[in-house]
Amino acid sequence: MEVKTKKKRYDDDLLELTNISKALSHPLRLYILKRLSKMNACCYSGDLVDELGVGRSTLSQHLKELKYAGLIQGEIEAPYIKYCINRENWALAQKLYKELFNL
Amino acid sequence: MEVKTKKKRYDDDLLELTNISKALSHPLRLYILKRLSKMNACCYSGDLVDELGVGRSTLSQHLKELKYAGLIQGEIEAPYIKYCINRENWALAQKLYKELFNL
DNA sequence: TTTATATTTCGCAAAATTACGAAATGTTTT
DNA sequence: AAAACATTTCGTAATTTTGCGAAATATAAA
Repeated sequence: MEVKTKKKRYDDDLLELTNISKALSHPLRLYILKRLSKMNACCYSGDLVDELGVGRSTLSQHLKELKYAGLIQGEIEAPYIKYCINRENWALAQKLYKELFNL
Repeated sequence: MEVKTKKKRYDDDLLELTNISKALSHPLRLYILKRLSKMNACCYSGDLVDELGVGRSTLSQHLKELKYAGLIQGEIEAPYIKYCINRENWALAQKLYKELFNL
């Protein structure tokens, strides 16, 4: 009798790296990360709207995804929200890519 | 009068890195890449079907995407096709992530 | 040359991603 | 308190991704 093979279970590091990669897989999000990852850089949502020429709600959605992936964090600086890299998780991402590429 | 701001044009390196990241953003594809990136490792489609418990056509689709992204290459070794890392483009990916993380 | 094997392509349906305007939320300024 | 400003949430439509069985392609073995 044919045995329907069971689906592979992936380990946590691999799943984490797929999530991070998904976060990096849109030009707008990657642009933001590159911009913020520079030494001590932060920015406001409004700045990026002008810089990128994208709808406010669209940008907000992408920022939310980056936040959800843990790569950035927002700090309220009323009436703005200041976004910066989440250094802890950025270092984790760095580690995972390093492992992938044997750096 | 309101000026509808122009959409940002992204540079080639950034777009290339988004494409590579997209290729890495699925557990099955990342698993394959991790497996193949080990020293001199190659594999056949059939091996992976058993190992991953996924439909043949599904796997084929993912291999196609990895090929399209330039990260792997297939060599005919009848009746099989032997898949390996495309070392040249793998090195490029490595370089781009290195730049992103200032490694 | 028929049969078996390895893989891909096709067609399709379900799910996820993307973009954006309108409306909502919350804060500051007047 | 009202008006102005920054940002997010909601609703929605278009597009892309994903998964898989059936059929097609191509080669090897009998």
